[in-house]
Amino acid sequence: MPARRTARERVRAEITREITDIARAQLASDGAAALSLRAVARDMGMVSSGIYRYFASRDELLTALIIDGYNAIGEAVENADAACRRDDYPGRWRAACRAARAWAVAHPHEYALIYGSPVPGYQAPPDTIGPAARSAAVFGRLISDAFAAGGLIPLPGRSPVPNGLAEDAGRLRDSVLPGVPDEVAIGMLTALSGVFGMISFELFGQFNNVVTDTAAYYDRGAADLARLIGLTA
Amino acid sequence: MPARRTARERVRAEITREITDIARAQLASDGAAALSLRAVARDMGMVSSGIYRYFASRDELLTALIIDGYNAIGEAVENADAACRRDDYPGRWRAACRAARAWAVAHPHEYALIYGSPVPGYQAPPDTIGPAARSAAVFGRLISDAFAAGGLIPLPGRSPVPNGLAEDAGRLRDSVLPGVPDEVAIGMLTALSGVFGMISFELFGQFNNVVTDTAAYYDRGAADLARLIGLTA
DNA sequence: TGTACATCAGTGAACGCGCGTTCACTGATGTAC
DNA sequence: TGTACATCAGTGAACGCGCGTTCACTGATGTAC
Repeated sequence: MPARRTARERVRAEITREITDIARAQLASDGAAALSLRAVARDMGMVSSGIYRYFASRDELLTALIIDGYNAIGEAVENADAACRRDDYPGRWRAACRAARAWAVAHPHEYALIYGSPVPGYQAPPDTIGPAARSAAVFGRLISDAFAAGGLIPLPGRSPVPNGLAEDAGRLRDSVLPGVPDEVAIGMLTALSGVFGMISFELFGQFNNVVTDTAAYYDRGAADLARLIGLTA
Repeated sequence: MPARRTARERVRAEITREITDIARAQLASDGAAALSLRAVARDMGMVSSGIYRYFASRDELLTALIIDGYNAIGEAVENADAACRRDDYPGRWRAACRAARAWAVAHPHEYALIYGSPVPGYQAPPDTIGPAARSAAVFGRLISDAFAAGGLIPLPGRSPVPNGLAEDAGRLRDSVLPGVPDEVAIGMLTALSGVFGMISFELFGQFNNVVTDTAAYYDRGAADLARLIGLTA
């Protein structure tokens, strides 16, 4: 039982990565539905059954890609946020939103895989839950920071959050939005739905013939959505 | 050249409808990617090549389903709006939003077909543009009505819409939002992105383990989004 | 350090499947005179 | 009203394709003594 990784283990890790890289490239060019183990094997210069030494099934490979996708967009959003002055909350919001869109535009099929319609017949395993929350966590942290610093101005005349949602708000507070009141927690869900809704509308063609300068529109929309939770540029 | 439809024509229309019905049922149970002409033919009790008397290709059948889907959700939203008092703008907004979600929840795969990731290899023909705008037109009309009646209270302190978006706002005014100012037109895009973003998040699993009472949350989110365009319940 | 055995990666053939689409055909329905 | 011809719906066989997965195998790499 060697503490040091054997040569075999290193090679194995490398080939596993090569398989996911090739799979990601195929995903990028043809979409998730067209992703096939045989095609990946072909590109690897390997016989199709060989892939089964590394992934037990097509679904397992798909899961790896989904996790990678969540991590990639999560990391992009984290980096964008980290590059801002800590107390520039509107700036952090804008940067995080832009990073999410930029990643999605650069990787449309990966975005579709994680935020689009579920792949038919595929059931996401629990391993995907953690990475899935990664980008949301960044938005949550910056809003919590803003709230703690008094940087959120509540919209006037809003009714209190209905009882049925208080529990959900509490869970959000415990996970990604420490310290914020219910209406901020629930408003955050809507703001994020809006952000990803705009990205999906752009990528999935709903804005065709409607919005020309999508980047400019997106900035505007992201700023408007931030107002829902009291964050004003 | 008979003005009256011949028996053949009537039968043809009926069988065409039967084909799309069966296709829609398969779509509902397995998703768009799994939709196959052969399976449809099997369910029709027809040999697979027979379908080609009615649809020139799988894509053409898919197009028919897409158009039907847009029309179905559009009609649902129209009916919901029509059932409200004309001057109850927040009520019309709420009803339209609820109708959109209700339809989506009842027809998740059809919703995914039209608002989810595009089907790989499928290029939507121009015939889908009209029906695609149908539900948006309802939202647009009610917001225009509200504006005309002075029912929209602009959010305070919002910067003017940037120049690059004025043209898009103008096109929106000409098509579905007669008479409203730029920021209402652009805000409408964001509100709608948010509405469909919430629906997509719910249906595509992003709210799993996050929101429990999704109907209650959706109402709240829809109301919050309405504020973006100055519509307050 | 050297040998015997166990582990593991990759091969090649095969199974069984379903798909979209084409094509020549037959029989029934419609049209023109 | 009746006949000759044209149109059309549905058949059945076939083409060519790619897929996921299994299995017995070989040779190379690692492990234990």
